[in-house]
Amino acid sequence: MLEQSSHPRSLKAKDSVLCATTELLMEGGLPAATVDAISARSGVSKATIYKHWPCRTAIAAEAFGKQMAAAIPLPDKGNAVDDLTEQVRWVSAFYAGPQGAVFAQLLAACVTDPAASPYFREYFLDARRAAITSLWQRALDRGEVDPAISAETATDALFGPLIFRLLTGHAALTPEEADKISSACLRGLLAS
Amino acid sequence: MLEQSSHPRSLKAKDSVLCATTELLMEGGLPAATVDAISARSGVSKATIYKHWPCRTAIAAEAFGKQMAAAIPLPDKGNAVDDLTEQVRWVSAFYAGPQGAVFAQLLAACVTDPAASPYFREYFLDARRAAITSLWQRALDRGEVDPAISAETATDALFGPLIFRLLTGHAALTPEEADKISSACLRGLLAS
Amino acid sequence: MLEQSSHPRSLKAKDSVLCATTELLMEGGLPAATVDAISARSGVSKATIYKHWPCRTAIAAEAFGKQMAAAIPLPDKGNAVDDLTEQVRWVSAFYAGPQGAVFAQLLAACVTDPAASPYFREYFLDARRAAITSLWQRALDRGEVDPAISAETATDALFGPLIFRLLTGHAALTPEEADKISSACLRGLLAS
Amino acid sequence: MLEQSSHPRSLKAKDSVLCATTELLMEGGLPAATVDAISARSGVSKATIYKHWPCRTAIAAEAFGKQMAAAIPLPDKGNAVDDLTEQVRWVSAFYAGPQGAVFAQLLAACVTDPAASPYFREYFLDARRAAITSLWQRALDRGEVDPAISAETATDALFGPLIFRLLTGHAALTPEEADKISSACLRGLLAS
DNA sequence: GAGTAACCGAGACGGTACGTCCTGTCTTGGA
DNA sequence: TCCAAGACAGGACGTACCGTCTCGGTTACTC
Repeated sequence: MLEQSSHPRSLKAKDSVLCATTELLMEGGLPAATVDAISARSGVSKATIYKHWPCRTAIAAEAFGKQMAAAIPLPDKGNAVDDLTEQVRWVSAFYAGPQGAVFAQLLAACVTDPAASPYFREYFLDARRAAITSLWQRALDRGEVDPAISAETATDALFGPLIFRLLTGHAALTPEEADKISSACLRGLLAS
Repeated sequence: MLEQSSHPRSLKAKDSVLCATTELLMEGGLPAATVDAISARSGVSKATIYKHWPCRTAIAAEAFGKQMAAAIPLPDKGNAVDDLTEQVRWVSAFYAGPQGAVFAQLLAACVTDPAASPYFREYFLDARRAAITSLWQRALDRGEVDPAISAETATDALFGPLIFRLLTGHAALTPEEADKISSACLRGLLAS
Repeated sequence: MLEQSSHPRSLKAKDSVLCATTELLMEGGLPAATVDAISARSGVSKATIYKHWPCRTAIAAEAFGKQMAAAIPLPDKGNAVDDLTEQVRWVSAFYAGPQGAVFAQLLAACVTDPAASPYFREYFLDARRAAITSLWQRALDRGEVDPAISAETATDALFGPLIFRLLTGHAALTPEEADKISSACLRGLLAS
Repeated sequence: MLEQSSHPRSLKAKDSVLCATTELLMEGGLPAATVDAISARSGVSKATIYKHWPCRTAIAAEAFGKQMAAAIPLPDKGNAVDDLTEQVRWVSAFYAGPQGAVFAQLLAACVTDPAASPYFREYFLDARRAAITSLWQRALDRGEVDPAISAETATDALFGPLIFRLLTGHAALTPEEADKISSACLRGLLAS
């Protein structure tokens, strides 16, 4: 009761909106999450919606990101190679699944809708990046990975290829492909 | 892939459209390349435009792709590391430049507009992929790279991270960053 | 028939549209009353226009009908023959004038555009028919006309020929011709 | 052989066009008789079609008029009242039938398409008017009708009301209604 | 019987209007 | 005071049809 907003209705409205948006995203992807549709399903008026978010992509990013937050677990198999390989496998499976399409749509929409980018980053990328950073730090502590490479760079190296494939659809995101990518990145492309 | 009509007018119309689209893309990015705007500037009617392309994104992909085709040269520095590093540097510079934004918009639009994907692939990705494949083959012949890794996978590994950054904007695409990525991928993420 | 919206803006928009449409009809007839043109001149968006009317012909019918409502007066010369003759003369003069062409275009358009028919009837024909019915009743009361003939039939008999001529243009609509028609209808075609 | 065009192909083309147009009119009314549709079905190119007719309405008028030419017989019941009543009944039945709608569409289209009017008059109205003129002359000879009224005026008086109803749809065109109109016109509207 | 000219099918094209859709702002009246 | 309800301007979409034009092959007259 203490920490809630002075206007509890705001909170209820936000929740309704996010909930309705999630449903719409599940049913028809980002194109279905029209502001009008969100308003109609949530019972929250458009004016109120635009008081809380700058554009519809932002709503979708927050709604989808919050829901996905716990979807991908942090593995701990005892060594960096297995952990990172596992993580790449998880993420690629997520991308390949039905929600991968929504993720791609959101990512794409943020290019057009700059106002939504912070939301996408906050509710989506940051969580993932934090997870990897944690994995990476563990691996660093164990001396398993190259200390000259930042977690940032490692994240890009491991997940960039997956996102590339997801967006262009030039190749499938099967577990085998995911393994090829993670092993290539981990061991390096050069001949030893 | 494109059928050449028996009527030479077709060719003139297509050229006008592509030319106008390129101009519009330069001036205002993908959002400016409205079908109406393309029609108005090219003098080609909308009906005709829609006879040649399935949607506006396809036009933009073809126009932009054709123009970019020769923009990125194939380096030949005598060894794989330098060649691939150079290529990554070129591509990231391109992405970081003004046309990188248009590229990102196109890539994003293809997610929404599946009909445009083939055009984007044909006029954009394939050229790049072919270039890398050629570099990769040269490196393979010299025994400089891991023969267990396909050119496909290598391409994803090297350019996926750049595209990831371009789209999410979570980090700059400076030459230094590009070098970090290429070196990380080339040498591998693991400690040696 | 028209629901008045709780939002007064609706009324303003409708007024603007009808006003702009009337102007366009005067300037270039029905072909000039494009939905785009109406939208541009009235400052009302196409979407809003299509919320109020089913098709452009309906707008034109309402606009033109409302304006014409009071254009033709109800004569009262003391006897049926003079009243009806006068009315036919008025109407034929109206048809022969510049607005007759618009009337014909509207009537014709309603054939193609069934959705517009109710509008044309409500805002155009009904007013005329009511006027004749009133005249006819007066004449009936005075015993001047055949009580076996309904006002409906009389209206058709008196104005049908004018409309026939207006549409096919097979003969002029001069006052003399109007008199010939009204006298023929009134006295009957048969020899006495 | 002597009087045929120097290029018999023209004749075949005209025939094909008229035939195809008639079919289309039967199937979907005037809206279905698109120039493209006529061209496709007849196998005659659009360029050739436009060599023979000024606009599509003209084609439809000629096609439909030729086909309808003999559809309405000239009655001869021995006296004017019966002949004219019968004729009005026939015509109203025709208007009320499926082809009446096409007739109305054609009549309406000629308002918009002035170039088609001569075709409509030649292939449609003239035949009807000639029939009535012949009936009227016979009645005049027998002294059955008012010699001060021209066949022209009589035609307008008798058929104008039917066309008025056909176009506006404000009342049905049942045989009973047709009889009411013809008797009203024939006997006059005034009380005797 | 070959040459030549008119003609024709096929259909691409510019133009114009259509009616739909969605966004983000703004207004109103009720809670 | 705050909000749902939803009207609204703006602007792009993709479609349809018109009447014109261009092309290359065919036909039917001419020599």
